[in-house]
Order: sequence, then C-alpha cells, then structure tokens
Amino acid sequence: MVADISAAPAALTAAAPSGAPGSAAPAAASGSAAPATPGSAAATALLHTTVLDWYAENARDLPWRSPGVSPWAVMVSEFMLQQTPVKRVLPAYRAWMERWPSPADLAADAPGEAVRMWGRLGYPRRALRLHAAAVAITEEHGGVVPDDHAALLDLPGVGEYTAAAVASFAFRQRHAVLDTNVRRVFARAVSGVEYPAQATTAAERRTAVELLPTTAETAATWAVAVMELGALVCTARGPECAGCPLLAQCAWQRAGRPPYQGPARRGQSYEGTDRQVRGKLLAVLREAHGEVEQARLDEVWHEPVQRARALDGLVADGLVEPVGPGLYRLPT
DNA sequence: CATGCGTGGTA
DNA sequence: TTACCAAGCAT
Repeated sequence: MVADISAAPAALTAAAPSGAPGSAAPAAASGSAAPATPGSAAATALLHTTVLDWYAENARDLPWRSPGVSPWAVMVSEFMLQQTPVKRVLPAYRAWMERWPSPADLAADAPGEAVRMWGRLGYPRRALRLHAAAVAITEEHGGVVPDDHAALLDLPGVGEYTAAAVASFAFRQRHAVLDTNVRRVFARAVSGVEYPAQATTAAERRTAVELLPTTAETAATWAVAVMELGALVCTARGPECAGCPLLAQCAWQRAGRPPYQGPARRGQSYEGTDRQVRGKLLAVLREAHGEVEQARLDEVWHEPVQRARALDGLVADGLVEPVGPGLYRLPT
C-alpha cells in the first residue's frame, strides 16, 4: 500500500543544475585544488551543484512530487507534513486527495468531515484550517490556489514556511524555504554547529536568501533538495556524515563536529497533559459518526476538571460542536 | 517570543 | 523507559 520511499530516484533531473545560470562552477572548485573560501561565490556554486546532483540521484519518489500534481495537492501535503512524518502522512494524503481532489470539493463538505479524515495524524486543528483554507480559496480565489506568496500567507494555517513551500514547489518560484531540515543543514554546513537556535533568526534568513540560486526553477529544486538532504542524511540524531555529499564542504565537520552547546532543547511532555485528554476525547468523536453523549466522553478521562477543560478547549477551537445538554459532535 | 497544540516511532 | 523527534502555526 505504501510506496517504496527509500530507494526510487525521482524523475526530477530537469533542473540541469550545472547548466543553470548563476551556478557556473568555477574551475578552482573541481579536482584537488585548494578548497573554495567559505562563503565565496565559488563555494556557493559548489554547494549548489553538490546538493542538486545528490538530489537528482537520491530524491524519494513521493506522490506530491509527481510530475503534474496540482498546487492543491502540494498544499494538502504541506499541511499534513507540518510536524508529522512522511511515512504516516502517505496513506492519509492519498485518501484525502481521492475524496477531495480540489479545494471546492473540500469546501463543499463539513469541517467535521475534514477532522474525521485527518485521523490520527495529530494536531487536528490543521484539518480545520485546511478546510478553512479551501473555503477561502473557493470563495476568494475562484477555487484556484493562489500563486502569490502574500496571498498564500493570508490563508488559514499557512505560515511563512508553508507559503514559501507552496510557491516554490508548486509554482516553481524563488523563495527561501526554511523548515527544520533546512535550518539544520545550514546550521551544520554553513555555521558549523550541530543544531540551529530554537527560533529562526534573522541571520538564518539572510543565509538562506544568500544561498538561493539565481534562477527560479533552480532555486525551487534547491529548496526541496536541501530539505531532502536534511531528512535523509543530515538528520537530527545520528546523521550519516560518512555518506553526506557535503562532507568536504561542511563547516561542522571541519570544526570536528562539536556537540551542541546551547540551552537544553525543550522536550515536549505529553503524558497527563490537556493535549492527551483532547486527543482521547476527539478520538471518540471521530470514530462515532454522529452525536455523542457526555457519558461516552467521561469514560476516556477520570479527572473531571481537566476533562471539562479539555472539552471546552476543543469547543473553543471549533473542533467539537455542542448540540445540546451533554451532547456533542464534530462541527457541521 | 515562548507556549500550546497530537501521535507514534526510535535510541 | 524516558526523551527526543517529525516539511509549523497561531497567539
């Protein structure tokens, strides 16, 4: 059922990185000559060709990267991939696209159906926002996913990353696409540290913009290529430096791979939190098609105060609709 | 700008 | 087992 995502190279070689304007490889960058000065135009050009060549050979064959997929398909995948691993997204993405192949299809259905289809992807508010985005696209953009970064940013659930990702991947525009993978690759390869700061800094944005290839098409492939490198090789834990195409160019490697120095990286606790209770409550609502009585919800969490607070939160978020005294359902 | 927001896999 | 991590967003 799930496609092989580990081996198949993608058919995304059209970018022809070495021939693209703005990435002409200088003679000094090849062979055994002295390495290019970090940050120089030569170093940047070598970075581009190295990553783009690696991507041409190693990209996963993911459905939202298939030739000819709609911008809507890209947008759906980006929503689902916000904090959820590719492997878990794949089946949900296929089911979603089959049921709602266009924004208008989703907009015509109830938001609760989106929440139900979201299943166990987590952070179900994303389902609600994707539905709201579909409504906005249908009502304000004639049912066509806007290709403008600012217009994308105005859509519910679309932040800086997703707007840049859709504009880049779907519309082949030139944008700095800064996700957790890209930030980590740049932190290591460029800044020489193991992990980026908690919050994205202005310096990171500057770096990302400066490293952007000149032409839009190449920049779009570069964006997904760096991301893929971070996802497959330059991973958060246990990076495969030995197999990394940037081994010879990596600042972190040159520095002797010093361990992370900064403040403790916050771990997300979960056991016993409102989030866990919300998850349990919503699971009942998802699986029961139709209305659910309070008693059914009371079964999933023993502590009444926290239980009520969690339910109130779900209602406040629009994920649950009260339909009467002690009666609830997914939003219609 | 730090925090809340799900769920499951991995070391 | 606990802790961390996974293509963020909204407030």
